[in-house]
Amino acid sequence: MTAALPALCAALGDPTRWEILTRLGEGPLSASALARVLPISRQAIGKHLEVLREVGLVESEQRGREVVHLAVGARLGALAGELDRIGRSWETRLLRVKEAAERPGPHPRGVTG
Amino acid sequence: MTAALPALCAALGDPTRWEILTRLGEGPLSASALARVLPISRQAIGKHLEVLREVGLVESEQRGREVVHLAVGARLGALAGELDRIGRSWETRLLRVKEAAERPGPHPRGVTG
DNA sequence: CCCGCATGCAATCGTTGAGTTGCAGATGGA
DNA sequence: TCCATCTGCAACTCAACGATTGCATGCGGG
Repeated sequence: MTAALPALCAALGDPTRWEILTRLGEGPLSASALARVLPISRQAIGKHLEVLREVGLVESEQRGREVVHLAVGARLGALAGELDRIGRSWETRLLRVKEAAERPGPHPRGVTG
Repeated sequence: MTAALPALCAALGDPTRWEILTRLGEGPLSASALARVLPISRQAIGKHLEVLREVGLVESEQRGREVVHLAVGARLGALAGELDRIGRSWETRLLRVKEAAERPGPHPRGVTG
């Protein structure tokens, strides 16, 4: 789950997929229905949906003849939690650095050499 | 800021950039220092750093002869907040759908046709 | 002063990814 | 039954991206 961070972000890195996700966040839609609204072909949308489904951001359900797709908020929430945790750890490290910089003491000049 | 969501996620969508960010989260490093640790060339790292700097995930500082880079946790935290908000909105919509599905009433059969 | 190291820019290469078209199968409704 | 529509798979094009090499520059230290 944690290891899938780059894949999850990559899936969210495409503007068209955000467009799709936004529509699927308002309500369940089929690939054909999305193709009627978006300026790209149904096949292209199908590929995007496959990417989104593989990372768990979209779930699909057979509904009669057609397949409707749905945006999954839980996965996005989990991602948000991970990113927040990581961001906080970076900030903590920043605090340590600032603290060391402002504390009087020997200059770290040439430490790496 | 909100409009830069796909760009921000795209920057986080590459495993190598996560590798770089992880190192820069532990402490400030120069491009050459990163190149000594990572299995790719300094130039490749430079390009990644440029991408990360453009979306605000990394800040750079001239330190004598070299330029050290630093991971910025605040930007990641802001992104996390956005994603969490969006995810929650999707879940809310889901609740509405379930509610409607479990409430007795006229079948929505053929509504879209 | 001169050497070494760190940086920046440019050209190139292979791969991945987004998007398209075409076609065949399956299914629901008139 | 017949038709319209929705789906899935395959092949193809084109641009973007990750990564490389090569070269020129600039600054610090011995």
